[in-house]
Amino acid sequence: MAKNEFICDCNIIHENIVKDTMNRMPESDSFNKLAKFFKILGDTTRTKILFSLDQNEMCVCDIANVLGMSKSSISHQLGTLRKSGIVKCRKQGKEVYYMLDDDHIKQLFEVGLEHIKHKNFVKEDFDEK
Amino acid sequence: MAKNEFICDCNIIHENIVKDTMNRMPESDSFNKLAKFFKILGDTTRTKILFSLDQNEMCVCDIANVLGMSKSSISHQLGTLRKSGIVKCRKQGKEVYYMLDDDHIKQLFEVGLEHIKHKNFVKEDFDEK
DNA sequence: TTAATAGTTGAATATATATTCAATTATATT
DNA sequence: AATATAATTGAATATATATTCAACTATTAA
Repeated sequence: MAKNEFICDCNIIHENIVKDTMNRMPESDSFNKLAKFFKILGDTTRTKILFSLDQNEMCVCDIANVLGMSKSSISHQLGTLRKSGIVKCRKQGKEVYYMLDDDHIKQLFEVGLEHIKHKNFVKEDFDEK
Repeated sequence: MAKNEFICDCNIIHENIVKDTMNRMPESDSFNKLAKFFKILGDTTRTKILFSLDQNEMCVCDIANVLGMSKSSISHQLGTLRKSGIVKCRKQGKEVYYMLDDDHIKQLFEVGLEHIKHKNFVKEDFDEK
């Protein structure tokens, strides 16, 4: 295989590994969805909302008070979580009650927290800002 | 508890739930770290890199070719992944070989893909752009 | 020691997105 | 019907960040 078939300016050293890995790669769509899902979990406000809803179903006002944030902000985030199938809601009178709609959330939090526990020593400037 | 102790303009309906949840909330630092970790996984390029490294350790050039992206872009992302303790590397001659440095990645991918599988029906405009 | 190559890095740009604000909708109460 | 409340929504703003580009470092080979 000629050097120029590849995208970058390197002399390929591991042609077989590159080819095999390319063949095994799922279609981009899978990665897009997976990344989108993790991105949803990748926000402090949303992780707090999910932790809260793992304790009890709550109305928007409750969550806003637990987190000390505006109803509008919480509502926007709940919309995001709902559209991605992570929470669901039911309306009762004027209030809207939200609850978890994904069995995997607790599991993901546990694994995520395990990662943090094991990586708690400072990796260079990771914890700095 | 008076209405004004709470942050938002609602009349609190579930005072006990709000108080209990507040008491159970871990410190913000935990949520920051957890969200930061998930955010790292929440990018298509990085999920592709991690999938690739789950197959084989690879040098920067290999990964760039697998993904069809520039070395610079990949190197930036590898730096991000390394600082967050998700990948590690070893240098051999001119090349730098990267490999996974987190036992949880495969597990997280599996759970993430389960979520996607179950939520594959379109949730309103989630899949639109 | 000179040239070539693999990789890194900082700055710039373009894009995405979290929160705020103001306006609006839906429901309940008087 | 009129008012109050819970929640949603769209636009605006501010911030974060992915990729590109150009310059640079480290290592190998000539």
